[in-house]
Amino acid sequence: MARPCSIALILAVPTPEGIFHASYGRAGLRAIYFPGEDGLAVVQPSGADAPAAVEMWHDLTVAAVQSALGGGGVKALPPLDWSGATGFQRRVWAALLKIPRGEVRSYAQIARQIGSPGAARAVGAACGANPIPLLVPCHRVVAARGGLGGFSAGLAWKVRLLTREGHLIQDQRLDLW
DNA sequence: ACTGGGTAAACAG
DNA sequence: CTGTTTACCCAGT
Repeated sequence: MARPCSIALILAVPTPEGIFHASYGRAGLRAIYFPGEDGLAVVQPSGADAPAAVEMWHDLTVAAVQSALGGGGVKALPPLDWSGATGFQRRVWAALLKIPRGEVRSYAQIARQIGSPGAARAVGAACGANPIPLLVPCHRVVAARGGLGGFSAGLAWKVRLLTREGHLIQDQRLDLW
């Protein structure tokens, strides 16, 4: 499913790991794009062009992304624009935000937590639809039996992030890399 | 280790 | 509405 790429303000997020991009809607941060994702018409307005609110949000986003990449805790997030998401997706993503740095949950645990035991698979689908990976930490959700699950920006990123947060990962698929 | 059925949700038609 | 697809789970071989 394509991520929303309609009318939005897109600003660059420079990091030591490459240039991410952040997309903003009226209500706040709408999506994060990882380095190298194609198909983006990147608009980098001069400072004066961006509304003041977006400038403030973007400052928070940049700080949060850089901190998250360093394995540190994320202190503050800009408001998140989840318009267009289903109720189920919002419940899943809200649950992800409660996972402390350095901990992981299984898809089934998240399902139970939001009151839909047995919806583990649907939780996986909601994670895949998460437009704000890294800050809405879907990389902290793994399969119950030691598997990795997936990651929209690529499993290599998931492994890097988890390793940085102190987890040792083993997954058969990694041998292929 | 492998298999099969169960499961909830989103989506196309 | 039905059929298809999912970043899953668990109890059986």
